[in-house]
Amino acid sequence: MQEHYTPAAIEAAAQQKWEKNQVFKAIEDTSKPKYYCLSMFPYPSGKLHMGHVRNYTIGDVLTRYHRMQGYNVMQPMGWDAFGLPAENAAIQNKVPPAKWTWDNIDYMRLQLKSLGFAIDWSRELATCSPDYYKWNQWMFLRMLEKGIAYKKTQVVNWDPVDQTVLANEQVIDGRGWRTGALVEKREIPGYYLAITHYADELLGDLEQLENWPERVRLMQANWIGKSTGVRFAFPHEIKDETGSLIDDGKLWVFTTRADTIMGVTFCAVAAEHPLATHAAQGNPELAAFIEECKHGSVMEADMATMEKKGMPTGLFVTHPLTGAQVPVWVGNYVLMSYGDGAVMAVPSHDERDFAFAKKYDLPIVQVIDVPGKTYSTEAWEEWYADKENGVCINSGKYDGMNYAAAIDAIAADLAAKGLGDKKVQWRLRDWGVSRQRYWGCPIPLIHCDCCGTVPVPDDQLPVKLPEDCVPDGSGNPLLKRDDFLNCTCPQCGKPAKRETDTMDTFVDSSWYYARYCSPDNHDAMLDERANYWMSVDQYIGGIEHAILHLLYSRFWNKVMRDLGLTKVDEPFSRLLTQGMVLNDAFHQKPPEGGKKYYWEHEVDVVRNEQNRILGATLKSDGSPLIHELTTMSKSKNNGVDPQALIEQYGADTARLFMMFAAPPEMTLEWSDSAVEGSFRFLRRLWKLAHDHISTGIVPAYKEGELSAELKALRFQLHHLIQKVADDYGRRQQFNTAIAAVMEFLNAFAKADLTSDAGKAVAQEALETVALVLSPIVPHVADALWTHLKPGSDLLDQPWPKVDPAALVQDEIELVVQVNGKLRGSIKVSKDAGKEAIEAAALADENVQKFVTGAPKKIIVVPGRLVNIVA
RNA sequence: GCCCGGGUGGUGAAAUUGGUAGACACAAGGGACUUAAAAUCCCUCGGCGCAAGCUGUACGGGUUCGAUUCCCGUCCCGGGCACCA
Repeated sequence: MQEHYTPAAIEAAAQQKWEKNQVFKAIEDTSKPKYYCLSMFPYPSGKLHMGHVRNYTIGDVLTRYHRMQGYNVMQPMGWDAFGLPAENAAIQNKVPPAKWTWDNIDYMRLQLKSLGFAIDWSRELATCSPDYYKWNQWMFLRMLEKGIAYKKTQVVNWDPVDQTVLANEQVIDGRGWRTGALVEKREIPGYYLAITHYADELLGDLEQLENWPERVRLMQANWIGKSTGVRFAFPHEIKDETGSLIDDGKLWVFTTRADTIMGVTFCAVAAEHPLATHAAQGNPELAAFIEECKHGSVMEADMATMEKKGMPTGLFVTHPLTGAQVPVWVGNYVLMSYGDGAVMAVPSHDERDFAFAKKYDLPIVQVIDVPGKTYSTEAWEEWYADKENGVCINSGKYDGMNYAAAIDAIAADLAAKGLGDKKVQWRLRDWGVSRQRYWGCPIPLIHCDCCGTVPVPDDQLPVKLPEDCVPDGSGNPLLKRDDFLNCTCPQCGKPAKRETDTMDTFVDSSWYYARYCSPDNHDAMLDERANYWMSVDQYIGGIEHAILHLLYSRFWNKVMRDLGLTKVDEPFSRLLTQGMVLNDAFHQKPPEGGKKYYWEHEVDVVRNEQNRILGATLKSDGSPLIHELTTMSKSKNNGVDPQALIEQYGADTARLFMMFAAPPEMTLEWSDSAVEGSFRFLRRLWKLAHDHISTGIVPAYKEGELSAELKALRFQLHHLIQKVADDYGRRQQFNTAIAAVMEFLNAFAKADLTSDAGKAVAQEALETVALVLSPIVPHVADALWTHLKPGSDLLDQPWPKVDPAALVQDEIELVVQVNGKLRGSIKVSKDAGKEAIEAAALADENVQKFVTGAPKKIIVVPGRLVNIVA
């Protein structure tokens, strides 16, 4: 064994051995419990960043730990390979997205391999491969047959200069990222998946996901947003130009506050609502306002923060209970895609309606009273929206009723008139999957002049995406590809055109976890092997996926289940949501639109005493920059590539450092200032092992008399095994496991281990440390093991066993408080009774200084402390 | 704006079920070894105080024998908001 720790050589040797022996290849084996550990697959953006290292190290620690615990483990890897960045790269470098993507995959695969993850690479998949996306298409057709996939109009961001649809990310301050042109909303046809059919189940099954973080379940439940309310209509006599009643003479709205119905003073409809369209005819001012509403962002965040504006239509509808005439306004904050595209407005008890009424001088009528509070129309007060304590006033026959009673009575009255009823409404909307983009999975449809839209027959799948296109930012290049576009209609055989829309990339990632089980099956999407491996026992990924990706995957899995493709109701049994790895990012907004990001080395930064960034300027010309602290990503030029770290210190140090920096779920601001310490720890471990081994290895301690010092060391060692197992398995918190090993090694280094018994304990300790640390630093652990136990392989070893005899303790230490303040500590026999403990505590010299007279009360917390209330 | 997290020394953090605040590290300072440097080892290290002790977990309140932990309010930072992935 060499004296010095040389990570490069050690890591190369271990990785070659693992590769040669195919040790991480997963084979179905019913004799063992299985453990399917999956980390979210990366987008192949070019290089790994520290967020990836964190994610995949967590997965690897859990995989290796469970392998040692006797599980048949599988940890696969693949590539979320379709998406916008490849098109952006194509625009910039004129390289086809396919080539760019495959090159990135090759490089990032090498990087992942250099980190030594226990991955079964034989299962690797890439979503841009026709072998994979064929099954996206196949599933889409099945969903079409079942009515889950359907067509309707969708609202998109339209760049009028580039004549192209923009992603939300490409709209900056309401302008196109390349052209700087004001973005318009445009309605175009698209395909949707009816995730709302599963809303009830998606919500209900959250309850069975008890090994998911509570925050994720909460976010999903809020997103699905089940609310019970009343859907009712304001009747009217408004007719269109053909003389027929618009919407059969009913303006439908939904409300969760039907108890405030007597306070309605106006209604607001979306700009696209038929009543708005009708009113705009012959009212140029209103037409202009509606046109203005149709511009601007489609994003919810923008909708919620923009200035609420409205304009009266001059139309009136009838209040269904009072018969009063209620004016109809167009509101820019009312969305046609939510519910019925119209809302009742009760300015007295809804904050947004209140602000709107004040702005446009509309009447405000109080209809809810909370005893002891005084209502005023001057300023909004939180309690105006109180559901708990209010009762109806100014509401005729409903006066005095509370929230629930009023809603029951009002819903019943509306139902009796045929004008409404209670209704459950969901916030969740169906999933629009059409993208007017090239680098994605083609939607397998054909448009025929005779037969209409015709599905591509199964035996003609996959519809392959041509891989040599180079997008230029002005629309989908497929539209110019006659070889792709032209086809024959499967029904009538006449010339027809292919659909050029591709699928949302969330489709790709909604089922990859299942495909890893049968990646080589060309005849079926999934097979029996999926029934062996599914569900995923442990899923690990960034908290940014808490809602969309995880919800879509849950939905897709349920559809697969209903098609008989899988048996599980939920795809991911246990979920660990990794905190984001943040880094500073600097950008400017150039006049031509968009955002331009700069690398930190291109920037001069001004910091305050707390090291917080106050401002930044560009080195080249001194112009000011906008600073953000945000997740590492290629597009923001703030990703830190682990390569330099690996080259300087080795993969084990990179892995150890990432795990030691913070617990997995916590957001982490990137800093490499403590990397050196992680490296030093491994070097120290190596040196301690070397010193022991150079005096000759011996059998590990089993039994026999030990000195008090060795006994104490063994107590700590076996406590460590328990502690680390608990941290890996139950708590999934690795920084504290590492700290415990460091603590043990500090004690180990101080102990006198020169006796025969000492050498045996040292052997036991070093073997144990190599084992418990191996999930985090597998290469150095493997090498140490080889020297400690020549001829055996660490990967064949089970998790070390705790020796109960080592954990026996006769005396325990208790802390003594007086009035909650620490005043001393006492040592008592481990089975001392309450009286004995109280007496010992009161006998303590320092404690006596603070206790004058008889104590009022003594609290004894077994095994922990005594608190004397004086 | 809405939903979900987070805020503890100079820094990353620990305190697992309401029970010793700051484990384990990084940085810094001091010392040993060395011709010197690197490496290594030892000591100090929240604030105030000579000490006893007092005080301290973003801020303001509350519950409790006891609160970093639970409750209410405020501020700041991050994630998500349906076409970034």
